[in-house]
Amino acid sequence: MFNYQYPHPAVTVDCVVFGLDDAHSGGAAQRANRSTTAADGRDLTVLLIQRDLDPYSGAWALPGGFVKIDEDLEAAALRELEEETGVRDLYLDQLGAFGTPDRDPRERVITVAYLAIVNLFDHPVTAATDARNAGWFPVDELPRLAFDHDVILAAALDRLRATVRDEPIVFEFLPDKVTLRQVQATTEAILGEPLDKRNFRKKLLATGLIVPLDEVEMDVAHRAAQLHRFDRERYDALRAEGYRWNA
Amino acid sequence: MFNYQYPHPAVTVDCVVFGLDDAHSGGAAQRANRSTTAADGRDLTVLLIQRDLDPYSGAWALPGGFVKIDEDLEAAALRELEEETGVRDLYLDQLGAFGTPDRDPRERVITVAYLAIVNLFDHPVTAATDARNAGWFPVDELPRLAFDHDVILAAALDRLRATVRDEPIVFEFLPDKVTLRQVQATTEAILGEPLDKRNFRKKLLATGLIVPLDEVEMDVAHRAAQLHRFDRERYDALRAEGYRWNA
DNA sequence: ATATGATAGTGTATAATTGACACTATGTTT
DNA sequence: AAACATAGTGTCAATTATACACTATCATAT
Repeated sequence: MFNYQYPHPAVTVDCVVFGLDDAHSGGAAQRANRSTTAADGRDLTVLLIQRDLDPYSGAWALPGGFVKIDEDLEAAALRELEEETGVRDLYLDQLGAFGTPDRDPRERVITVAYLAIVNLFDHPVTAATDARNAGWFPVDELPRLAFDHDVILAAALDRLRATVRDEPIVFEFLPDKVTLRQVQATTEAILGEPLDKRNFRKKLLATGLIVPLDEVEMDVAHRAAQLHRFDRERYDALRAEGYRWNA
Repeated sequence: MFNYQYPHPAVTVDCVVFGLDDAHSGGAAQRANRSTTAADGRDLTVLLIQRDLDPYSGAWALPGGFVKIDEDLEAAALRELEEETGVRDLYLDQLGAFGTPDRDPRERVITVAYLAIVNLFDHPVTAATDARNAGWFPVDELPRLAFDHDVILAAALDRLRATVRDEPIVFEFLPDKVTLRQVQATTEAILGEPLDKRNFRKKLLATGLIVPLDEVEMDVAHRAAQLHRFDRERYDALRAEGYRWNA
């Protein structure tokens, strides 16, 4: 038992984990018929977990949990993510605190939400998540969510769309070696709108931050595309001097 | 006494209140020699309160306090601001949660920070604040701050500078009737850099959102400038259709 | 071998936006 | 009447954004 002179709210972290997933894959997640996006056959998806406890037992929810009393907020988000999904290396950015008094029927709970991005090419999360009744849902085919998680998710999507325009955040979704088509398709999947191929490539290459490699993609049933690498070191250096990405 | 099965952190709100203040004015705030900015004789300032209790007794801190157990976060921020400074109508935007485990030596305290802007032309806060040992400090002449408030303040300043470029947030600092000079000077004070007069005016007027009135400014020792009004209704309408401010 | 399908890769012309730059006008104060 | 302080105004060059369509290459199917 822990006592306080004044009532204290509980504090949790919740993560909106975005990924680029193909047609299906989420463990128990039953999926509606796919409305193919322009996104290279991959959708912008969110990782959800099916609750097995009340309240909202059976409903889908954002992965998250209570912050330990001596734990940093970001550390709590990373821990919960690893516990619930096995995900490790990922992009993590704080979205904000959500604290409407009645958002949890049990007690006052203030949650700090994080926006996370996982690279599903290098780290297939599916295996780890299948165990725990988790699933990837395309952002335009979401199930009903527990608590106020729909509001948090909407805020995360807004933030992701805003961020993709002024930070090279697309690469968080992709492997180290990428084709320009993948970059474009991913950007389109995030924004939900098509982009002009020639203009997109021109602008991307003009930054000098995406460098061609001596390699082409493999195992494709068509002409193989050149592979490129995003020069993060150089970007970080430029950024420190005031350079701003703009896509 | 309030008991919980698991330990709960305390939750507070803290406000970074920005204003546009002239040379001096803060109650007990002793000010260094002014390095005049380009900002029309007014500086971008932050409202701070001198603590009278430990920890950090005597140090300057952001206004803020504990969130009541059934109180919305934003409501708590507004309440604390009114209690401590008498400020009412203001712009308020959540900055994020700050929760490093040892940021408060007493117990685990997670704070939700807000960025606020007060219009010191219409609501002179000075009177109310003088009573409580508060003061306005120019952002480049800050005293040492309690807790991690320096970090929060730096984040707020970053956010303010980013926001001023893509939302018409300058007008939150200003009276309803403004001169173009005031708008420019305020923008410069926020960004901390000078802007080209003709280009600034051209761009501002080109939006069609700042409309000239049949009035000129008064009591100035030089040619009086035309007064203008920011058309917020029209902006909100355009914004809903995808329009983006850009300064 | 040949045809088909799928994506790679490339350039130009026009419009819109940004940025640099300096003088005259009007009112107040001395 | 002179000095001052700020208002108010336009052009040109450079950059950036946009619209737009065809040939090249590779794998696969016939």
